[in-house]
Amino acid sequence: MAGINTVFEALSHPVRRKILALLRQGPMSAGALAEHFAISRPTLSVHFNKLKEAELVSVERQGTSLIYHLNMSVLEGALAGILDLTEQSND
Amino acid sequence: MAGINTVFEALSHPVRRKILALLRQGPMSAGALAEHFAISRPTLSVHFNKLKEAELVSVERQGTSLIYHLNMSVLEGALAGILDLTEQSND
DNA sequence: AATCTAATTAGATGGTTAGCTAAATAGAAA
DNA sequence: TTTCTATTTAGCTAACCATCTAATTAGATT
Repeated sequence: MAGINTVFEALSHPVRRKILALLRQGPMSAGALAEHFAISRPTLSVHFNKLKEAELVSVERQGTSLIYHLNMSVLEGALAGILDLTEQSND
Repeated sequence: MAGINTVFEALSHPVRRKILALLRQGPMSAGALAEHFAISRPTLSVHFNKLKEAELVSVERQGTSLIYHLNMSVLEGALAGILDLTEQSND
């Protein structure tokens, strides 16, 4: 399991948050995602990797394409992490 | 206003998230906060600064002490930012 | 005004990140 | 099996981040 640190670290870059926002509407290939960015594919690929390490996305091969999927449950974990900071607790 | 990038960047470091968690229970001086960490005060001070830049905290002087306050509304903004990534939208 | 306390800013260093181009891999198609 | 397409990995560089110690600032106390 990936650890909250890795997840927040992954969320800290705007390109990576945009990738997640795009994947929210459904799985997409690396190439299809790349069309939404002005940066090189290798650079984007490194961002994919950080999202994978954080388990915010998963990958599935389809022929020559790699299809990325959003992993909602880990994103919800991050949500809970912030929620923890806003809620008063008694311990 | 601080921008969502600055906020997520500020949230990406575990020390800074712990600072916020401590402030959740009420305002605290820099020194009181420092007792909860094993890192040097100057380093901690840099972390305070990033939280201030993100407007996640505000500061008020009380004699020689600087008292840090959690700014809940900005934290809620971050919450909304992640929520945006989880919710299906039609636009 | 000299000194003490609380905290910051300055300056230096080691490690990490984001970006690039070029090279390599994996699968599909000719 | 050669070639094409999609994507990644490798290798590099410039910029940035976290940390430290030393010096400075701000206010309180004597």
